[in-house]
Amino acid sequence: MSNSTPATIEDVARIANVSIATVSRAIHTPEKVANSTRLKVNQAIAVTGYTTNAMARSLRLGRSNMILVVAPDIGDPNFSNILIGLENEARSHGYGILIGHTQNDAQRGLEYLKFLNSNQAAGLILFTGILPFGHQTMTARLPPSVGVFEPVFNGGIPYVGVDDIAGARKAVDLLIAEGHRKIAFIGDSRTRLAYSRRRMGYEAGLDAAGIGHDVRIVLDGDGTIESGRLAVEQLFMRDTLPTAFMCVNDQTAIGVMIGLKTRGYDIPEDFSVTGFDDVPQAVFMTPSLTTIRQPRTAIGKHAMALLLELLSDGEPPETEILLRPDLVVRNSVAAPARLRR
Amino acid sequence: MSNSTPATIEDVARIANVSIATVSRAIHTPEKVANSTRLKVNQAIAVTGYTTNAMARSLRLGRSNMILVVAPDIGDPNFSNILIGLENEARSHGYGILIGHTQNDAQRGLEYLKFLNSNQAAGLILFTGILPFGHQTMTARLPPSVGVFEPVFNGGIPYVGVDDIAGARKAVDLLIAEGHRKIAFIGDSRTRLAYSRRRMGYEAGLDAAGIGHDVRIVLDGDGTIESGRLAVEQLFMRDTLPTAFMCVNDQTAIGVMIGLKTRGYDIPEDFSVTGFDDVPQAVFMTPSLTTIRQPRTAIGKHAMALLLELLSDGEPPETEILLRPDLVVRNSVAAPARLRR
DNA sequence: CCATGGTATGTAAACCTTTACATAACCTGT
DNA sequence: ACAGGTTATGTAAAGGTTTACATACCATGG
Repeated sequence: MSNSTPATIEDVARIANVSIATVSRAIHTPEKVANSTRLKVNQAIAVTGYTTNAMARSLRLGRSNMILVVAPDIGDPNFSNILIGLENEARSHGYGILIGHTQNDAQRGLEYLKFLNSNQAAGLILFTGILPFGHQTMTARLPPSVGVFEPVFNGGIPYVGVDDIAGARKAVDLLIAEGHRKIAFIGDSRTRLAYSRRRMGYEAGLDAAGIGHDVRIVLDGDGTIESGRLAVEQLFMRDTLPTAFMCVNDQTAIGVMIGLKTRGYDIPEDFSVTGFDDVPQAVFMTPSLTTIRQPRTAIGKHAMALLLELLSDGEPPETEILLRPDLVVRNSVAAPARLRR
Repeated sequence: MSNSTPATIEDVARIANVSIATVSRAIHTPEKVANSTRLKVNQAIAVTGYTTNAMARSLRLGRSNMILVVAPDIGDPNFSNILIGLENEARSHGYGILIGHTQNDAQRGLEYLKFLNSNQAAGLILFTGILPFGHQTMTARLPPSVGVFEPVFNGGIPYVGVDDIAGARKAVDLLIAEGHRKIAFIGDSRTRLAYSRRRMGYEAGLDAAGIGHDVRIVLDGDGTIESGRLAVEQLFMRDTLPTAFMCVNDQTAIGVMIGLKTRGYDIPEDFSVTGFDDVPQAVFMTPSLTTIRQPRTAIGKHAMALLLELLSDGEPPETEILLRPDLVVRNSVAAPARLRR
């Protein structure tokens, strides 16, 4: 039963009194084997506790049953739920997931490239907006890949994420409906596709309401708490204050709220703030943060499904899958002060 | 250069004009090969871009270079930072990490057991307090394993985590120093070793201060937000109110704070609250939560180092590594109301 | 100059699968 | 009764590596 070395296909074959080929077929293409034989084999498998050796199988097949997931930062609060979606979907198709994080270090990226080259992963899920393989990115021969959470810059890689434009539009529409006209956009970025799309949604909303764009209240940022805090400082120093802060993500919004509170202002009495992502702590902020929810588990699920499709078909059925973002109304938005008088 | 199929050891051997055995040796035991030869081989490797096929290597060696990390819930805010520590340490020793989550589903656990049996992982890191393999747990032949974050119940598995007793002691000592005498302990559990250890720290602190134990203010819980909220309700219904709530973890503390706020109380004016873990949102609560910090990255690093040691030596050098917990003082603790009058 | 031993390399088996090809048995229709 | 086809099974090669064992060479000491 529980021998020291695991049973091989040969053990099963001997007990079932068939050849190893038949055992292999009974497992992977059962319809090609007689009922009676299949029964014998199954019994032998039960007796021996046989599990096929994944190494040998992968070696023979020339591809592994692992998917590599590369993220710049595993600690990102958005990461874990997407990971759950990825994992569930992968597992139910017999794949396992392997995780790697780069910390935006090209050296680290190269290690993963080696990893891929040594056939250890059949596919790649990228959390990073750019390929993390440094200067070798261009020449790299990548396995089927899917970007997730953030579109991948250097083209060709299918992407599954939220509809950033539509999401941003919902946020800005809410602010406009509350009566805001001077709405700042915090966290613009030329290098992060998701962020520039959110800005597009912001501007579309402004346009639809006939509000002119004011570039003085569009501030750059990198999506960190610190960048949000900094933006507030800049706005106060330049004395170009909006009545509402629409932030490119929740982290930025948190930074903005901290900056505002530090200066003694009340949210949403004095200023309204919106985020994007709905990270776990959004609900615990004071006030709780009105934001756009990313359907994270669904994103993971769809991305993995798409990747697995690529692995079998070879042809990408669609290049972008955009999921519907939901507006989550909490307590960080109110009418601007002047309207409440 | 960038051919369609990856270079094999044979390609390298041909170009370097040596046998494949020599190539293998040049890579893994360079001291056994002449300088001149090693040079030739290295050049050939550079030319071909060869990477050793991990599948073939693992098959031959009979063990993989992957470590399986099993957690009940990847979404746990404690998870990601430990994961970072694990990943860094593993990577730097040529191992990759594979993640799996069980959602406390025995079926799922069994799949991972199969996984281990098929030789896909050389070692196991367990985030769960109990072996997640259902009734097969007893007979299961596990690879070298290390428990992390929470001691593993059914013995024999080394554990790396924070010193729960010492940590809890720091929290209770703080409360006592502030003048509290009626300190509730929320989240006691017979099935979670970490939690019962925290209770031991709590009681030790009480003892040291000469305060009697009052079991009416020790409440069970499972570490969820909901369990914290529920505990508050119970206490109010039974009318056995403490002046401070010492919670078994931050999630519970969050629940307690919600429960208290819902009833209109102010923290820390009316009641003090402490947590344990220092999850990311602890700092964003209102008031920010005084808690005990888990050195998460360090835990991950030590756990993986220990596991790798097991893999090479075979003998566990120590059965528990307890890291020093730090008290993080924020704003959820104050002197009890009666003292402030 | 030879025996001895050390060092560097090569040969070939083994790790466990999957699958193309070969074989054998059986059935069908004439 | 037999050609031809279908179905079930077996044989053996291949996938890329590591390593025990064999071999060849060279140096050393007598």
